[in-house]
Amino acid sequence: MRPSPSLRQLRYFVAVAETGNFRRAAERCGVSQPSLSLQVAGLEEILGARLISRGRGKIAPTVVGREVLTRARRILDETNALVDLAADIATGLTGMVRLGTSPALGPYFLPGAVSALHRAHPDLKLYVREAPPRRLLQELERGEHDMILTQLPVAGADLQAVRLFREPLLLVVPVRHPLAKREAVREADLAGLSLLSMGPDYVLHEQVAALCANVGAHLEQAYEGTSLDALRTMTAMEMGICLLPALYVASEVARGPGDVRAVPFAGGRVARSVGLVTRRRGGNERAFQRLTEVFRDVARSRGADGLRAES
Amino acid sequence: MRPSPSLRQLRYFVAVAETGNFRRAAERCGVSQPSLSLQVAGLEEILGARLISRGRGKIAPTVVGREVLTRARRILDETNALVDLAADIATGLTGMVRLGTSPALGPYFLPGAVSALHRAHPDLKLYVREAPPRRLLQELERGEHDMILTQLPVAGADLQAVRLFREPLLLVVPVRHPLAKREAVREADLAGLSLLSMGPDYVLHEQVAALCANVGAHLEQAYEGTSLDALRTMTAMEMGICLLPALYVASEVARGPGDVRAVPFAGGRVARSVGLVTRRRGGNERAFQRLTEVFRDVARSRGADGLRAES
DNA sequence: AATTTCGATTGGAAATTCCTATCAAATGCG
DNA sequence: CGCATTTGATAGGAATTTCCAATCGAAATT
Repeated sequence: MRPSPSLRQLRYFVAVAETGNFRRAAERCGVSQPSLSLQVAGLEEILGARLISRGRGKIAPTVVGREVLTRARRILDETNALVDLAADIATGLTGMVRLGTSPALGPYFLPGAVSALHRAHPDLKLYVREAPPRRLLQELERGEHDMILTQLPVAGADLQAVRLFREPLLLVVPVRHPLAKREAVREADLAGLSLLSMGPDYVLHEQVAALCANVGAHLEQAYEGTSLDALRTMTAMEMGICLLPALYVASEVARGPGDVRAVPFAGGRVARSVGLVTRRRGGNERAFQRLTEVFRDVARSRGADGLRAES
Repeated sequence: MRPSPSLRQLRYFVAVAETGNFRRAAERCGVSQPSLSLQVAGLEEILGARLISRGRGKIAPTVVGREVLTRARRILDETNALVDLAADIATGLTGMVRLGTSPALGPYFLPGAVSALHRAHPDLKLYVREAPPRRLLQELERGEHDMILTQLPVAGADLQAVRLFREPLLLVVPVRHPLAKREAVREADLAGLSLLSMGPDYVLHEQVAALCANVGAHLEQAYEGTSLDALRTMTAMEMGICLLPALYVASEVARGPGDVRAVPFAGGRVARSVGLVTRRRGGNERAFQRLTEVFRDVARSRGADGLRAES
């Protein structure tokens, strides 16, 4: 099994082939001529072929040498490009980021966010994958995502989270429901009512459960939504009422069949926090910063939907 | 100015990224885990970016790491291919050979020879350039050709020559010349006649000059041919008679306008030697051997033209 | 003939890469 | 829960690689 050539050997050989002179090649490479001579000889030994035809005043690459020269140049160029590329990616301006996101969030926020990101950093690519938030966290910890967009809070000592924005939750009731006529509701108005919720894999579930316990509403356990659309449909069928995020309401209820009504809470105090999460020491800090900045900008531009961006 | 990564570092990094475990990567590379760990850390230092996100049971490439991984693999593959390629070329089975040839020889021998060479070694490419034999030799010594096809003998301590074949020279006279009716001539028949020759850049010139001196013929100095065609034309115009090589005669006289006749010498003792020449220690020995073998085979197949191949 | 230039060789120094041993932290198992 | 195992990093010393200056022999130049 032959040893592999080193980049150093390739560099020295290319310099000899290009200058046609060992002494000048050595100067160019910043080493002494004997060192360079020995490295080129070592390369010839490894490859089992004479690469340079030597004679006084008659230095030239051989047949083998010329082919090796072409390839060596390519390898060296690619290595230089690798160094340049790493520097670019490390600034967070290029590369591919694997973003995990919750289906209760991603589809309603990311379309605008992705195009804004592309405008700001055209060489930064996003690979987006959805999973319920509990699974998202596990996958992040396992290295399957570089970062995730999800509702806060998240638990994990090894995780780093930043808040992007607060998003109001709206009460969604059937159109014939008594609360449908209200311009706004208060938490206390939920007392004694039956609330539908997402499954326990969602932070939203916990938030709704806590609210029910707090105001004396009933959290419906027999039926759980597997998506926000499912919740909306069950509400329209008068199986209960539910809380839906503002972005979803703006996207799917405002333009829906009109069988439900979304009523905001007075003061907008019922809201969820949405953030970006990554692993500490995950090596993606720059990209994380870039996404944070862009996503906060996007949230800022969605003030009309009730989003309150973190500054 | 940053140092350049080494292939060793790239290899170790790829092994970590592929195995997802430093210990197993080290085993794969045949070094101890701390050595491997330090090299990967060194690579991260050089590139200025974290390539591997480390956590217990949570090893994964970062955004940067994934791009670097793709490129590192390519660089390593190309380096392996370089080693394989050098081995192939060194066997003389592939690569490009720069062949210099005399215009008084190449056009009449090489068409058949090149196709035979291509059949025997499809990956071996020939780059053919013509120059008068004196210039050919200088260019060979200067490394502008890898080898040359030319008439022997050649002088040069740094050169290595093999004879491919002996090629008879035929007397070419105008059709109305007294010797035109002969089936064969002897050297002594040239006594007192005026012979045309190529210029002094050609070995053929020296051979004809020596023959004239030997048999008492007159070497015409006022006119010299710049090509074999020019010699034939001057002979047709009765400016003298000349000696032309058998391959040329077979190619251009037998099928020409019939204004000259080619008469062989009895016993075929007037002949030129044709050989292949390269620089000693030029590094092209294998390719040189390959061409020698193939060209001798081709010469063997041209026995009807009077060629006597070297065995 | 004397001097300069070139690539190779030699001996020793410096730098790089390696090893073993060990540590600290996390995980797995009984 | 306590102990054993596993993992990647750290430290000290050894081995290997790469370097340097000096020198050599041969060729080219003056």
